[in-house]
Amino acid sequence: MARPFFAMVDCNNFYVSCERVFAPCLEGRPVVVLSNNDGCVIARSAEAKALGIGMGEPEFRRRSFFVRHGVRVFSSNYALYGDMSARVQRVLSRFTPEVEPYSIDECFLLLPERDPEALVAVAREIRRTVVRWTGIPVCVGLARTKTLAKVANRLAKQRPESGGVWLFDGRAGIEAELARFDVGEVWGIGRRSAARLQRAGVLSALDLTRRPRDWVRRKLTVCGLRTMLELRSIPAIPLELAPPPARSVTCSRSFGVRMTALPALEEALSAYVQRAAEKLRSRRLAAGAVQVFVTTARHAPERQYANSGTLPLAAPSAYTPELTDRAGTILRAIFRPGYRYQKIGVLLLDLVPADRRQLTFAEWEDEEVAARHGALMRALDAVNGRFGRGSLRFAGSGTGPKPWHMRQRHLSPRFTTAWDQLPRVR
DNA sequence: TCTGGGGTCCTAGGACCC
DNA sequence: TCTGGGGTCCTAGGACCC
Repeated sequence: MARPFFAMVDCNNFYVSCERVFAPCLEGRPVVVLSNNDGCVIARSAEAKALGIGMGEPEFRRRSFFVRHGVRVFSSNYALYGDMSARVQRVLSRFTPEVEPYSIDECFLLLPERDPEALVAVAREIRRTVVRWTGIPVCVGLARTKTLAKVANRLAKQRPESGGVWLFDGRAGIEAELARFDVGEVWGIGRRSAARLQRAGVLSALDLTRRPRDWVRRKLTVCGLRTMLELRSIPAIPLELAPPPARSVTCSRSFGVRMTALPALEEALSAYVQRAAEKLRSRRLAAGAVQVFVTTARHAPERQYANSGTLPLAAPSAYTPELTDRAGTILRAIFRPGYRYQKIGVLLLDLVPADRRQLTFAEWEDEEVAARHGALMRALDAVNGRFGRGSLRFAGSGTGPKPWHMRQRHLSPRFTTAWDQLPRVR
């Protein structure tokens, strides 16, 4: 029986590559992209890695280093990265209908069985096409399982002689590589599990494949067992063509400055609930419960406080005023004066399809109310879709300056999606 | 002064029921 | 002295991913 191959296509230094597409002068220079709020480094060009800049390093500690070494610094620009990601996916879907977008910069593809030379040729064609049509360089790992394809992708990136493509086929070759592959680098083995495995004498990915199933199951639960089977070339994680429906929607941010007063927190919370509710409606979902959390600054040498609360709704809803009302109630219950808050967030939980949601008694009794709520939200989303996010918003999120807004000191333009900023021609 | 945000899944343990 | 056992549901916390 023919056994297909998984291809893991991963964009190289994705966020940096996106910035470079629109600023080719950055080619060959050290470039980093920062997390939201310009907090820490989340993407590095090869030149930046060579300078010793680590993943997750706080920006403030490296600021003078960046200046000294001419490192170009960017704030995260998710409007740009999301659009570039969609372009890459569209190119990949020309090679096979079986594409699973796994993250903003990675896709799994399923390729039918064929001889190794032909597979590698397809992978090289994928690389050539993606970079020519989108400007984004990618590497391809090929193997019988997703987990091995991830390992192969890593090798494709690390070994210049691979030409950006690595194929895992044949037991001896796979085992030789797994013997040199740190178990903590395997997809699905995080820091905690890696430490426990190392204490038990499991250092390489190959070591893990040599342990009995029961032992792995006990140490790492069923997820770890699947990982181990996949390293043995036994498929245990299938390709997911249709993404499962979302189970929750979150919106949270760190503040640009610490906040102490309840009204300011309420303002920020209102803004995040509006954003979360927008996401909810764009996916045609309604929420059955609302959760709010607050935290103080983790790393600061001051009194810490973190708390959260959850409230169910009378019936699933995607109506912003109702969600805001519930969220505000939770915030007032968990707020404690005297702390310098760093972050607030809202989670919408117990999601159900909006068209099949249970009506509240009031809505059921008065269809007009439900219709008015729905029409208002559609109008709101339509205006913001046309004129840009936040063009029309609730007064609860504040009408004055917003000191809590996150910092984005190094933001590039939304080159591909900023239609709302262009002059309109009628 | 300054350290991201958004997800998923699994498990243990408690509450509750019969 | 001695006080069942098993099922289900829910939740919090942990672990993982990018």
